[in-house]
Amino acid sequence: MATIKDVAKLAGVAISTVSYALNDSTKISQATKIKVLEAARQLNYQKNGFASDLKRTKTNTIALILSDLAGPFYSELTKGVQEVCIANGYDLIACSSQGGAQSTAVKFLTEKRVDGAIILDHNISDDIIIQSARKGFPLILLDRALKNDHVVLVEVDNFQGGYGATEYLIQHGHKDIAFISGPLNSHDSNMRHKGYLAAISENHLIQHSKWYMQGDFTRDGGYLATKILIAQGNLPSGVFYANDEMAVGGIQAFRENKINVPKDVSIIGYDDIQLAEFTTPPLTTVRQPKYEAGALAMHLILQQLSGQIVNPYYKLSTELIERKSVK
Amino acid sequence: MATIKDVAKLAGVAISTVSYALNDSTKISQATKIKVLEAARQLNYQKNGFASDLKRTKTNTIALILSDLAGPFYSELTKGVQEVCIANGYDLIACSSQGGAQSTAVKFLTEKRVDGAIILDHNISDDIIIQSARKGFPLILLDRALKNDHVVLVEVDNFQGGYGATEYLIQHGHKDIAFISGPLNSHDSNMRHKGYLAAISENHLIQHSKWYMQGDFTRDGGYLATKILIAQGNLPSGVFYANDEMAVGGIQAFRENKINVPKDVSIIGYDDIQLAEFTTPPLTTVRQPKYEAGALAMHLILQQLSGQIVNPYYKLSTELIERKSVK
DNA sequence: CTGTTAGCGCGTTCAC
DNA sequence: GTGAACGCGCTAACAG
Repeated sequence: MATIKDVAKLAGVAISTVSYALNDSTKISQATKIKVLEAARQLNYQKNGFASDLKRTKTNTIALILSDLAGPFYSELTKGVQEVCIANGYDLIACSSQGGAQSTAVKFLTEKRVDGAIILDHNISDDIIIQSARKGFPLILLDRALKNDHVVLVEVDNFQGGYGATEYLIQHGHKDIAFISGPLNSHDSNMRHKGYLAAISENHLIQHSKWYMQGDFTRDGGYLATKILIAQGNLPSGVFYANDEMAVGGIQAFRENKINVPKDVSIIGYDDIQLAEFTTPPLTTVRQPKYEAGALAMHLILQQLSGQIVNPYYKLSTELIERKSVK
Repeated sequence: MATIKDVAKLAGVAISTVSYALNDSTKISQATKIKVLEAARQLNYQKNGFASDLKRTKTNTIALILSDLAGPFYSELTKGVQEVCIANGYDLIACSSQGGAQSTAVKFLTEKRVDGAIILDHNISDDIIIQSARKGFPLILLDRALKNDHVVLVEVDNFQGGYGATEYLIQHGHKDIAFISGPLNSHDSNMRHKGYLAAISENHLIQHSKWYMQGDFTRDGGYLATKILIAQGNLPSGVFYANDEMAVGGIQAFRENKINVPKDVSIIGYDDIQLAEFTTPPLTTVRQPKYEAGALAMHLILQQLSGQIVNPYYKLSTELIERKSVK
């Protein structure tokens, strides 16, 4: 593979001249430029990006770290990040934490391979984050609580979202409301649950333990939890699923048991995934401002890269999307 | 930011000793190792990944290049790529071509920033690909035709898919079948169309030009094309949409015009997106083996990286998913 | 067996 | 337009 050296030799000029010519510097005469470009083309020269990054000590790229590249869930968020990123001339790469401590994500965080990172990923341990956080390396954490001087938190107000969803059910006359949680270690799910509990208690309703089911944010998990709920007998009149995927599974479980949604039981989800609009009945849910979160995160990185000080904490509000799954 | 030099100074040893210690070489005594590690920890030392990549002239990472990181469409494919990648100890990063010639994707392709790449992205021009293709740099092109010695093609058989979909409609008694295409420059859409035409002509049906509509692979495009189809009067009895997104838009258009699917008109899509199962009626469609394509692509890269010669061309078959949108 | 010196890899940039 | 230092870590060869 040809290097800048080969090009210089072929063009009969110094290495630095080639570098200037390729970067279109004004220091170089038109004639030399052409000569160099021609030599580069002949040799099919391609520069080594690392070498220049190394020299410049900046990469001009931002990493977006997700639990799983394959998840369609992050689409909106990614869009927000991506648009701001491109508009500002930065490169964006997405990588996943699949693979544990050897994962690509960790490598990018700890090895100075990017200028900044946005993390929405609970597989990345606090330790790794703390270890990576440093001055001059903007690190934005989405939906996660962690106190560190070099880290900025952007959170969607899951408490408010959970509270709002529950309140909505209560306003529609529901008194017995079940909650299907996400994984136990999910900060998001826990906050939604707290919001739920707050709404329950402020309205002087009682929280039966049998109306708390643990799910795992998957469709199957929601299906299973709902089956158990049904098997317990004595249905609640409303169910709040900590995310839409589980609600979709729940709808299926109810249908299989000839329980009509929303006539027999009202349900509400969380996330407003694309599917929510198409379930039968269409799912009432809580929309998270994902695009906004992504765009905000990226803006915060850019601001920090340009030397500004930003607040360490941002909270975004959710919005209730009324459809047909609540009576 | 601390470099290896600082660590050496603090630990009171040579730079190379630090390097050996950090890479856990046997050349170094346990005591020195501990001393070095301790110094590294104190300084919060983090190595510069580029510097080592530069030296090793390999990055151990593979790029997956997509038109748009935000598209949920590629989820399955990504999964296939990702799993194989991780299982083999390679890193995977995803990047998008948004941003044209300055895009991250182009940068990764041309600047030796990765050891190999998988491209499913028609925004990347043939020129760029040809320019990037080189010996020792495995480049897999998905759903794209391009003849080049250093490039491997993996294609889903869109002709067969289009043929099969049309044949299916014909077998169900449909004679007047419309085709809603994707963007004109889409290789996929064109091949599906060719399959459609072949099925039509082999069954001695006639192809009316008014039953060819141009769409753009979006839901809105499908909606619009369908509205026009309806406005023309004299509906076809079957419609083959070149992708599911458009079919979803089509269903909506039919519903708004009180045309019942599948009673009044049968429709069939292409892709088997997650949504297809949830439309009303559930959409009959052609499933592409996306996971398999991704896994295959990644395998081909690994094989090439280990020095094997692989075939330059692979074709995967589609599968028809019967649901309820065809009578 | 431990640790050091020296040079590499490749492009950038400053002083001349 | 050029020479040479530089950025940072890796590693072969060599000295202690």
